[in-house]
Amino acid sequence: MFFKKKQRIVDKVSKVLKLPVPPAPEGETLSDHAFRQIQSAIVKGEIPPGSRISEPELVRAYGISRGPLREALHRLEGQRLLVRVPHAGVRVVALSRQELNELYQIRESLEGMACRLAAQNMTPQAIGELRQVLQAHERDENFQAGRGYYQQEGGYDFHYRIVQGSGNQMLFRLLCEDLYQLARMYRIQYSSTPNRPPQVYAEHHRILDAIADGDGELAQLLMRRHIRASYLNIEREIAQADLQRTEA
Amino acid sequence: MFFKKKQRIVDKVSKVLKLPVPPAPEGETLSDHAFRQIQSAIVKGEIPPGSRISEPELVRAYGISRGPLREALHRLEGQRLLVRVPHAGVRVVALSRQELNELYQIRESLEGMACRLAAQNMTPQAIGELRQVLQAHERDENFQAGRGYYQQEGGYDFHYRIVQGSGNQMLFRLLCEDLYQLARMYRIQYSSTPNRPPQVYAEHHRILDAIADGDGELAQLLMRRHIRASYLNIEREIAQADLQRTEA
DNA sequence: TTTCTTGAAATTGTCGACGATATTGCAAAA
DNA sequence: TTTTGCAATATCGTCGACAATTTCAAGAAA
Repeated sequence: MFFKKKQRIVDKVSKVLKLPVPPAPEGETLSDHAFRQIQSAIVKGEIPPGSRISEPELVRAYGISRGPLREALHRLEGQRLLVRVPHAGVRVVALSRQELNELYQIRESLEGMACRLAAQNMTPQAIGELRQVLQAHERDENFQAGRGYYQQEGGYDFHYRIVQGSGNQMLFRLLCEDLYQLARMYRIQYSSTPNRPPQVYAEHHRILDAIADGDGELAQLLMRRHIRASYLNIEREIAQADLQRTEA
Repeated sequence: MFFKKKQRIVDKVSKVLKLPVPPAPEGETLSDHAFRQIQSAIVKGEIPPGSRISEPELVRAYGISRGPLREALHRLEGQRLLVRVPHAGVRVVALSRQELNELYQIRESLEGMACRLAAQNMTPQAIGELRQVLQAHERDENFQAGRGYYQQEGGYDFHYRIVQGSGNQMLFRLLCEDLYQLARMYRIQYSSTPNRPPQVYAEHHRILDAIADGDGELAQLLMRRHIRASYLNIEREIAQADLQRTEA
């Protein structure tokens, strides 16, 4: 409502960045808006990992000035989604296979703990709701086809719910707001058919059973195996993709 | 070297913030410099938790303009050391006792894993060096007196070394560059005599023994107990301080 | 042809100024 | 005396311009 907004060349850049139209913020700071938009674009792979971020280009894309944009960029840098080289620009983090492994090791440990805590902290009602979420997933053809799994923001995600049920707020922020984004980046970057639909449902149900029984130790063990299996699945796909790439 | 630096009222504010003299950056971005300075000030408790950060004041204190300062502030916000309310300013995170508990739960899990990994990844040489670090600590009168424990930046810290020895780079960044800072904030905020010197040395040595033996499971167990004991110690001190405060 | 030098263009870092919002202090009414 | 309304002030969000550095390409030298 203030400051003449110049959306002059937006169409041109939306072609470059495939950002259909950055919707207008409302009551939100321009810096905050840019932060969320760019974060989303990075996580979804619209801005490829390792690529250089051009300030002028984003300025044109979002129709804001460099001030708020740079603030958003610095915030992303603090979240380790961007890496900055002084006087040389910022790049999207490039994730190596080694780091993917490290990330899943961390998830294994942390989500295992989350499960153990959830088993002693989740209310019967929360458990019931989560079971319904699982069943809804199984009926959803998007999930059956494997697509649309990552698009969903947390809340309808099994892992989100578990971590939330642990009652550890700091753990929730750490996992769901920081680490998951990296994991999603990876999955979207590497695997087209994310994760073996049929099997995961069974694993999810077994984990939830253990939680419902109040058996924290078992829930923790099952979750760790579940994440490990998920990692092996992705690792296998990556290896396969690498192989095809070197053949060609 | 460029831009007329105005250190006009620095003395006045250095009295306010107890920042003796922010040393001059060299080859470093003003934004980066401010970022590190403020981060350090927050972690060391020079800027009290929960307190409001005044942009104009910091501008005067560091003699820079609001541009780079705000960038630094946003970066800190990305690291969750600051919380921003739009149009109302930023505040230093206020840490509740509940969050302290949560933080130590996370450390227990993560550092336990670090120990397990360190037991299978640390070289005999690295183990030898760490043992020497421990012995140096025991001879240092600063450590004996309990003071100076947090002042040290990583590298001479037992936990740092262990995490480093785990070989998991992402875990290192997560623990040593993010979570430890929160923990340090707490310790400095609450406890004057940090942690029970005599006992910790014994615990550290036992953990290192287990690592040297390649017994990852034992190392993990001992580390978890060690961190738990550390938490209980701090929690006890806080409760005591709270009691005295309510009495007065 | 290849490599080194150099200078121009593009990009990043920094600043001061202005409009918008929140906070504070003061006066008036209950 | 306490509370409510309003104006003045301090502070935040945003922008455009300038300085400094890096990058890239063209030309000269080997």
